[in-house]
Amino acid sequence: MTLHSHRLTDRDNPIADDGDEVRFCSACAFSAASMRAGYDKAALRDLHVLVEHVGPYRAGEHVFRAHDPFRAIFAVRGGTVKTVSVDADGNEQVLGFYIPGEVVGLNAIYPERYPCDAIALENSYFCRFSFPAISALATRMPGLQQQLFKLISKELGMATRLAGDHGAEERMAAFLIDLAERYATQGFPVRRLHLAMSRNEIAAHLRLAPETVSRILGRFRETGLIALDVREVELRAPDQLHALARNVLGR
Amino acid sequence: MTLHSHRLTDRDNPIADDGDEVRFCSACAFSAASMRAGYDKAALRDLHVLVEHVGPYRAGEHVFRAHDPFRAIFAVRGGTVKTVSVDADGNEQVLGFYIPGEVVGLNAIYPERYPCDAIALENSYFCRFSFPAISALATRMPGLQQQLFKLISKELGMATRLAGDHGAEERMAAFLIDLAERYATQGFPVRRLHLAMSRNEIAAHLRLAPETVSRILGRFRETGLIALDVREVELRAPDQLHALARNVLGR
DNA sequence: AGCTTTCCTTGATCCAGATCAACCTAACTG
DNA sequence: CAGTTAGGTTGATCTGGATCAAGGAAAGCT
Repeated sequence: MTLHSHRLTDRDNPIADDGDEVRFCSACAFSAASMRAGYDKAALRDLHVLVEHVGPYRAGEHVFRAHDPFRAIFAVRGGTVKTVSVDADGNEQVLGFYIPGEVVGLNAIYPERYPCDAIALENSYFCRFSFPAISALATRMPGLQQQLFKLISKELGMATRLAGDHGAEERMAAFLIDLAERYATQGFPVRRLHLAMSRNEIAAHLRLAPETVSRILGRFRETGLIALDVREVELRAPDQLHALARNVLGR
Repeated sequence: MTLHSHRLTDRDNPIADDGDEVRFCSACAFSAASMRAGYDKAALRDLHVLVEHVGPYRAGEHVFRAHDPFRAIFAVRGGTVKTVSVDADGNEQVLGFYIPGEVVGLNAIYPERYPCDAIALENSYFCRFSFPAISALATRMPGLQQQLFKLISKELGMATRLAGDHGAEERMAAFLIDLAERYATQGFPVRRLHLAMSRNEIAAHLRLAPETVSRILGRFRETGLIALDVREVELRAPDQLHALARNVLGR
């Protein structure tokens, strides 16, 4: 196995340590939207005034907890978070994994409480946006409003795909492709990815047993679809993976 | 079997034939929000000018189709719709069922195309809202913006519950309880419900085989949880059903 | 009315993936 | 650095729900 990719560290990370105040959140979903919509510096400043940098959270620390009153959404600036819902019997369901540039907490708008825990998988940093404040601002910035709609709707699409009926291999392939593509949009290499989450967590996300996750990854490795060194993955045959994931991803 | 409930017809339906222009959409998610927020008649008029009544659609007719460009969302005024996504192999997944007062099409915001078909299950009527128009209006009506956020977020919650890992009985119980509660908020009897959808459609929603749906309903009947006459259901032991559904619904 | 079709139910068998079990590996601890 | 623990892999067995198969009701059509 030739795969000894040194994983991307905070040092390499194109997002985590951008110290410039104005460009600080350039990777963040909101400023990107604002820029696209052609807002002036003043509008951007409103956003920046509103934002609150939080972190670092260490691996295992809660960003928010289920049943906490909903006050803010969090844009991941660096690191990785999972959202988890634990039912009465203690079964853990991982609702999602969030990487830099993505936004956590949108599922709390309707219930007005967080319906899940958000837990850092590694050292993580966030931009915290008071939700009342950002939605008030959205009233004056149609582009921001639109962006918020899109973010929630996108999340809805993800949840829907996850709800689909599909074989374990299909779901696993879709998981890898989706994650790789999301990293790619954030400027990471397309065919390489580091899994910040354990097999257990992947399993709890895809409603599989951890053994099944392990076996399927093993099979993918043996059939040359991927190279694998525990948590380092290289997509060797993205097209075949895509073909497997086709029915899940809907393209 | 003592269950010969004459089902609610259009005539009985508290929503379908409310002819008064101003109160017309009183059941609809948007005017309700506007009222709550204390908007004046003028704001309500803006909403009413914007709305377009469409229908009837007969059972089996498309309200919109997958891949159509996204232009509008639809509030159900009367009848029932399902949203369905058909994958490359022809497998049908029912994403949701929508009853009067609910809104269809919100999952199209992000992709900017409808990601599914919407098909009437019976004679159905809608209020059609141009999405650009309603979001422009939302800019001037924070309460409406908030309502839109909530609607999408609520939908997200539904999709998430559907994505959960749960036994067939739990999911079936949750389906019945959820549907009954949704009807209840629209002024229908709490313990009675008419299933507008076939066993096949329930199965395609809950990722079960239709045979399993049939068997589980049969079991619920035999254990006295429900009374059942094909599509007429009476919840005989809502508490026990709730207990079964607990882990799915999260309460 | 009969005929057709679609939907629903019930029984028998099968299988994808869960569970149980054993062991391996790497990282953390004192 | 031995000892401990958490995470990962791999094999053997079990099972919930799918699939296959065969009839029964309703509902629409001629």
